[in-house]
Amino acid sequence: MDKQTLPLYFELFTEIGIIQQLSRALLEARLPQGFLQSHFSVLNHLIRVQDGRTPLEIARAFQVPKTTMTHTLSGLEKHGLIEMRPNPKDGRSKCVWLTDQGREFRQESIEKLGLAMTDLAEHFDPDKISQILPTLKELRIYLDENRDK
Amino acid sequence: MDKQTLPLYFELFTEIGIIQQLSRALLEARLPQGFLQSHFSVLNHLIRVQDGRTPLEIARAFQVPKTTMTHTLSGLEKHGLIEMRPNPKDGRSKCVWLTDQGREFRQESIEKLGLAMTDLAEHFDPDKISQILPTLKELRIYLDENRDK
DNA sequence: TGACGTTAGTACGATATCGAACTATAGTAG
DNA sequence: CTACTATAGTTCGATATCGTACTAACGTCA
Repeated sequence: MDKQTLPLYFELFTEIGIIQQLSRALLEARLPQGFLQSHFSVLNHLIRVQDGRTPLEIARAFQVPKTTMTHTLSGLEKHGLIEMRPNPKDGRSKCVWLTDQGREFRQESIEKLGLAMTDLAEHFDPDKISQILPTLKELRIYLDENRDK
Repeated sequence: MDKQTLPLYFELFTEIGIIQQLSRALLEARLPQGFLQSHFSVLNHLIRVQDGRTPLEIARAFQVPKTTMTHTLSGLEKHGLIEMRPNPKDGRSKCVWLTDQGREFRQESIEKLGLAMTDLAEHFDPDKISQILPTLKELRIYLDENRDK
């Protein structure tokens, strides 16, 4: 393997870490006090993939420990943005449903973010994003599948 | 703006968040007990850009709040991996220097990571990484420069 | 159907993260 | 030199994150 290869991956993960920080800050500055990226992300995820998912499914989708997801979901539930109901197919499990309030909250958040995102889209060519997304997805899938090696 | 554009950015940030989680877990599973990605990243950064940096410079490099960096650095100092000395050019400030132990720790960490990274490099084409890195850097720079808008 | 390993979710404790407020030093304008 | 403002770093409190250990339900195999 080329000597330049290893630093390449370190550099990649460094850049990704920084972008994560920046996008998190960008998002949270536009959410109401007390709401975090994790809350928004979960709501958004439930819209995209349909609600009724189990906490574990959601935790896996974001690759966070299930205890972290328990905490995030309890915050959303406390604010009335989701409802947890028993899973009819599995007595150990629950299903997470969006409330109307949750849908509204997500919609409003998106609109607030829209301003920032539109600005981003105007100054940073969306085609470039389209070009890198497949590789990022592929990488995410590879890392996920080989997590325990 | 095309209706597909906004979701594109959300998707990007979602993927980046997941990859961040996965790479963090990958790294921390290979560090000694009690050491985190943040510790390794700072050591690695000081090697790359030369040590003697101020805490604030380091915080900016990773885009984390300075209070977070204070905490991370105090952990590294407690373990004898860095030394904080007064900044001769500014009485308010300090400079962060790697100790021999810190350099060793970083070297050993890299070697332990080498196995996992080599595996990654063999199964995930480094050329693809090279292709997306410039865009990621550009995005990072844009987000950084427009942070407060 | 009962024993056993597995899985979903939670409780708990440790600690990482971060915003707000504070201290000390710099820089600057008069 | 004397305000005044800005900046570097820390302290402190709130809370997010996560690993460990636990409970309850599941699935399977005999």
